[in-house]
Amino acid sequence: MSTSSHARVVDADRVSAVMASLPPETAIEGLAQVFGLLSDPGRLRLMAALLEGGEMCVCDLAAACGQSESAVSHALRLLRLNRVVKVRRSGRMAYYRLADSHVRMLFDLGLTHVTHDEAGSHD
Amino acid sequence: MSTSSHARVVDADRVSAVMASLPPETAIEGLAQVFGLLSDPGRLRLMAALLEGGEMCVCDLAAACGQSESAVSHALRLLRLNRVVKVRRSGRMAYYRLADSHVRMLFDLGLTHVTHDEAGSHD
DNA sequence: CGTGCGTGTGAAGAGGTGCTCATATGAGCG
DNA sequence: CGCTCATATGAGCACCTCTTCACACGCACG
Repeated sequence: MSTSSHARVVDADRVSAVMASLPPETAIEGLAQVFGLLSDPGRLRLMAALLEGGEMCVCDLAAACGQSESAVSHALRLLRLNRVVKVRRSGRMAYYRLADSHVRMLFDLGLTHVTHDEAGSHD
Repeated sequence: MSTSSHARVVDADRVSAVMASLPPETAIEGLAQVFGLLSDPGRLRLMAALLEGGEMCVCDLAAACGQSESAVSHALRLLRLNRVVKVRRSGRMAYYRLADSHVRMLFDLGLTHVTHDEAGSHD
């Protein structure tokens, strides 16, 4: 097996064990995608608004979150495609709500972490 | 406060209530930053490895996660600056471990969401 | 039935993010 | 003591993301 250029490994057993225990790549990428959705302040504000407001239309969401209606529409599209929010149409209005409670749990858990420890800059 | 250009609002009361209930901007940005750290497959793999391996050096982490040592070092630096991981130095080795249990909770919660519902593409 | 309003979408540009390559630092080893 | 190994870091570059602008679409209302 060849020492490729420099395959430095200290604890080969642990490396093998860890490699075997890593979640499949699909799970990892799905996770990254979900957390990516939560990594934008604009989307976070929309979700926070929906957590509080229950069900809101695009224009109210935009007003409440201080964003343009276009930006909100784009953001909601992303969230919709990833099943984070659901739409209810009534006439020309579109009312959005959160699809499940996972978002609330992730939101609260993250918020706990953030408020508990500023996690700012440090070395 | 006047009607600015086109301040479309359907339910002004709800908008006000939601605006009042939104977390402060600092919390929102902190949240976004934390989730942003979790939104990269490479970092996610590192964290998964540390969840399993407990404490590992950079080169083993790189081998286990299939990334270059440089990339791992950069990633660990980010995680370190955000207090997600801690270092223990021994000679010229650097052993990393997770700083707290929040990561495990977020990881598992997200994983539940992902494996439960593929959250792929849909309209 | 045409016009206005709420919403959705595409293109394009600015900005951010993560990689690699090259090099620095510092500890151990011969 | 100089050399090498493990890690850290900086610069540069490719990629992705988010925002705005412009316009399309459908429904309601006159």
